[in-house]
Amino acid sequence: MAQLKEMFRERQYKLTSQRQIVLQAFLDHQGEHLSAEDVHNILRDQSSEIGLATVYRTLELLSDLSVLQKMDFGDGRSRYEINEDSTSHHHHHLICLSCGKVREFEDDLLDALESAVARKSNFAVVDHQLKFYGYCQECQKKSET
Amino acid sequence: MAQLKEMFRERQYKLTSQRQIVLQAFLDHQGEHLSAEDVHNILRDQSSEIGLATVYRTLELLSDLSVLQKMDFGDGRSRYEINEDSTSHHHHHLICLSCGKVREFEDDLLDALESAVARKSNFAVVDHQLKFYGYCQECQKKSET
DNA sequence: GTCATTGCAAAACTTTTGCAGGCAC
DNA sequence: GTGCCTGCAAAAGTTTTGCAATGAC
Repeated sequence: MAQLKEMFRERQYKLTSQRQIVLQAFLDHQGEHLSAEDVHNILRDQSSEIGLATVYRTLELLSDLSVLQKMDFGDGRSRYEINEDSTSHHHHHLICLSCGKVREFEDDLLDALESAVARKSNFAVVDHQLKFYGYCQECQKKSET
Repeated sequence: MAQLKEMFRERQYKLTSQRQIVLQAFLDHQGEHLSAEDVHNILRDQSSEIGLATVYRTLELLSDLSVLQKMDFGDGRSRYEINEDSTSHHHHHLICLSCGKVREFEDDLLDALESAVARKSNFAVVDHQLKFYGYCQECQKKSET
């Protein structure tokens, strides 16, 4: 959060209370993948409601600053999570095709692949996103009946 | 296309002309990532316009049958491509953060990782999707100025 | 002939935008 | 005090849905 203040000062963005509480919502919900509406609801529940449009604008701003990462799990809305100070601390997502739950999977094995892409394609890789689709343990059990 | 007829007969879906020409549009545009509206436009341009709602319904059906794969490149609409008879013939996507163009990258190296995920997480992996974000060669040149 | 499927229009959602008022700096 | 930000409401865009008519089997 201190980093954020620094970052905002440098770029001359204003550090409004709305921007702070949006980020705080993500700090309070690590490991989740919040949509704009999720954030809006969280803030309302803690009596610090702000305009939904402001939530959207803040999410976009924080994504541009790489504080958040925008992602899509195919449920018709964008979701965001804190960008874990990127370099190499990467995790991937396991999306259950049956119940839709999203789990995380820690792994760093993709760095080699990133280099290969850069070399073979002349494409300057900045980041990647990897999703696995399948069936979680619970849903596997259920379908064994 | 013959496979499709077979598949439809088995599951007692009706093989309407609309469903055929939607699939044909994908066969005619391999390597592209068509949105519902793209398909609708393509069909209109060849004077075989069908209802947009039908396009959506057909895309969903073909995705459920794993004939198409639904994907998201962050431009606010879903895109689809033919599912290259999955097993191991996988390609990934290189998305340029500057111009938004999407290129493909051929690679099979993820099978090992899929197994690792399955083993470590008790998650039955069916498919995966990998996106690389970065800058394409053209945009790299442009920014060197 | 039956019943899934289509087309159209309306509805439902998510996200964006215009603008007057407010607040961080 | 200035100029960026917010909130509200309206607009824009994509996707879904209800229903009567149509067409595949």
